[in-house]
Amino acid sequence: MSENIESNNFLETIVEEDLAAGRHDGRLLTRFPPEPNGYLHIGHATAICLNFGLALKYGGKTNLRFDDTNPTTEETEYVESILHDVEWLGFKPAKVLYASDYFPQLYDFAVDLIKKGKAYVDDSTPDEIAAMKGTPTQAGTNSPYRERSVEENLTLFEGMKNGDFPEGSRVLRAKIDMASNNMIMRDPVLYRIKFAHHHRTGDDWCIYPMYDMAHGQSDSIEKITHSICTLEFVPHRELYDWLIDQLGIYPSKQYEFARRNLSYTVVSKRKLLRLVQEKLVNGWDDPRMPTISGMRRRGYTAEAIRDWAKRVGIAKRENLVDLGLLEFCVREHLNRIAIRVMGVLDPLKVTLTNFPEGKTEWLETDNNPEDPEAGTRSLPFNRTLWIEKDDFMENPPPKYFRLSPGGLARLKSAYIIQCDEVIKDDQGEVVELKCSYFPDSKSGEDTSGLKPKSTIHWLSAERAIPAEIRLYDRLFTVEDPANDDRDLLELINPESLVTVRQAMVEPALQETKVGDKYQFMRLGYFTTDPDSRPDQLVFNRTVSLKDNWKKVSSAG
RNA sequence: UGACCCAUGGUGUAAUCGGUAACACAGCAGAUUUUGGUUCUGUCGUUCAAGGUUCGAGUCCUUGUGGGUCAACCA
Repeated sequence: MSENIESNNFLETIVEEDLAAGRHDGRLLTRFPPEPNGYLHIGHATAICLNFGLALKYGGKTNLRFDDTNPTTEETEYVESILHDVEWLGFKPAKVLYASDYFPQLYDFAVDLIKKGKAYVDDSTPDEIAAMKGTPTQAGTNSPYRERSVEENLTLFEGMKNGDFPEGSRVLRAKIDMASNNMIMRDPVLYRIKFAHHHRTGDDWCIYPMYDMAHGQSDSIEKITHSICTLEFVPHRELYDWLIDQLGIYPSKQYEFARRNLSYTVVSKRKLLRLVQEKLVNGWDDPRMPTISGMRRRGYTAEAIRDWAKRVGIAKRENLVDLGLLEFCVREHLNRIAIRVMGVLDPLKVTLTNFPEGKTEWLETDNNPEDPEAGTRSLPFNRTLWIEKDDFMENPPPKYFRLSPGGLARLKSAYIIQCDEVIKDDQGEVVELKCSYFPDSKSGEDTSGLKPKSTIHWLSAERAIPAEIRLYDRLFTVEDPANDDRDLLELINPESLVTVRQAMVEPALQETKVGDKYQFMRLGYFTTDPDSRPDQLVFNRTVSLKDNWKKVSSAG
């Protein structure tokens, strides 16, 4: 056992107490209950990590249950993507279940409530029901249908099931208390009529249970011990417990946590949909999207996302987590696993005047200095090279370490060069550097005694291959776009995607596969995009490297 | 003019029975470095307010203040 004291979050404390007290027969069974009506996003990821993580920590299990009780919004396509995303995140559900499988049992539960005088069929219109609800500060009023007999309710409810009544004409409501301080308890609707095709049950049903009549009951049927949901369900807990109590079924318990908000992003389905529909991004898996598929395409790893969820922790207060922490987790993981390669975003030609024309020298370099197991590979070195335009300045400020006229720089894993001459075009743009290299300064066997202040990346101009590189940055310019009065459109970061079409990369990258992880040295972490083809490589910047120079130079 | 939930460094989260307020990220300073990356060292900075209980309060009590949630035949 390690001796670092891992502190518990409030849910872990509850679980430990329940386990110690022998509640639920010492079992722990959680569930992740997505509605299959959209793509999973970072918020779902935290809920997944929470539910599966809790079970993993205490020897319990987790069910994946699709909360598919609203046929008009749900589709099989979403089921598939959710299944894939959960698996990708690294979790295996004990069982994959569907609330719709419980429709017969849920119907029986409703009949039971009617028989107990705890539910009634209401013929009021939606508007009338809303009006009778009252307001948070004003009690509601009883429906004129509230005192129907059990027999009449039974007959009407069966008629609802049989399709005898038009959609929206009647609902089944719980008979609780129209004066309750908790609006949820003012005779909530339990069942509604919908002549809609369900993605799994087809046309078997024309009545569907509402969330409150389905969720807790599904938990109970599965004998879920800890049903964990977000804060907005706190007022529902009273109804959750009431229904389980009235029905006399397994006492699952609901606990609520504050969902984690990420700075510079939105997760509301409406806003995400708008980004896609108005083509502000290129689809649900655009690397700027906070969807799991987007983050995957961006190059974030499941391990980094899980690490992030763990570091952020869980509590019950409102929060806005700094995107920087997620980026830290991504960098930390990628630093361990990413192969170091060289790529040049903005090539500047360098000619080594004292290197033989037509000669290629092969130089060894580490694939990953953080991981000796990663091995080495060879880089071709020639008379003409590409370096990054940013790595040369004609009139450098004092703290600039890179190449300048007459100055030295080390080419990573190669030789030290000196800039002898600057060639410009008619506009005065620097287009080429004439340099000399020091043959006795080869990496690993340097006897030159020279001490250049910096090491820069480079490519053989003869062997480098072209590539498209997509530089991604945060999608929004403000920390909390969800709570900004301005239109979403005004908050979009115009530089959230900068496409570099004329980049060059080293020849080894010809063999790259979609999803491979790289560190382009001194530039950032990159991954191969699904759009990539052998004759047109495409790389996405996952996240840049920390950049101290940017700080120093902009500070002036 | 209701009920419920919440309040700890810049951010997020701990402090188990009431017993020295800490961890991570960010920031700052330095060391190392063939990536201005990584790594290492140091450092800055925290209990919403007022009362009360107590030898002792982030923790318990009271009253405020501030933020959030609730009036879908959505989940």
